[in-house]
Amino acid sequence: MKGNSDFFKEAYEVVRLIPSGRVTSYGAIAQYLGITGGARMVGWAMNQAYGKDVPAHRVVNRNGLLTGRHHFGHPSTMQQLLEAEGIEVENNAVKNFVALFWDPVKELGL
DNA sequence: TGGTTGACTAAGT
DNA sequence: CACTTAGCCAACC
Repeated sequence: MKGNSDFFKEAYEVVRLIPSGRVTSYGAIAQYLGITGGARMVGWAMNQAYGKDVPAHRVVNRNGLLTGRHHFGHPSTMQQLLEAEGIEVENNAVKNFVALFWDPVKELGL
């Protein structure tokens, strides 16, 4: 069996499930998928998610920083998308990140 | 086939 | 506080 990279597909599904006005981290998604420490793979998945129905702008790093903003066509696109959903962003970081954090493991249940 | 890279994270220097 | 090392694993050249 080739074992298709279901990881990518599941990552997209999880990101789609992120409620508007909420954010999550690469590590949280990785952990939900069962690859704790493989947060980089989530980032790679998001790279492929660009242009799809995946709100990758709701995924930030563990520090709440918009590390992937340069992959949205323009460095400010990600911030604008977040602000459009009611998320306050300053200095390339999500304000009140802890409160807005949406953990799939906790919300969806593991 | 194998080394490098990467939208990460944590810990060490 | 800035940089390095180390772990993680798939994609790329």
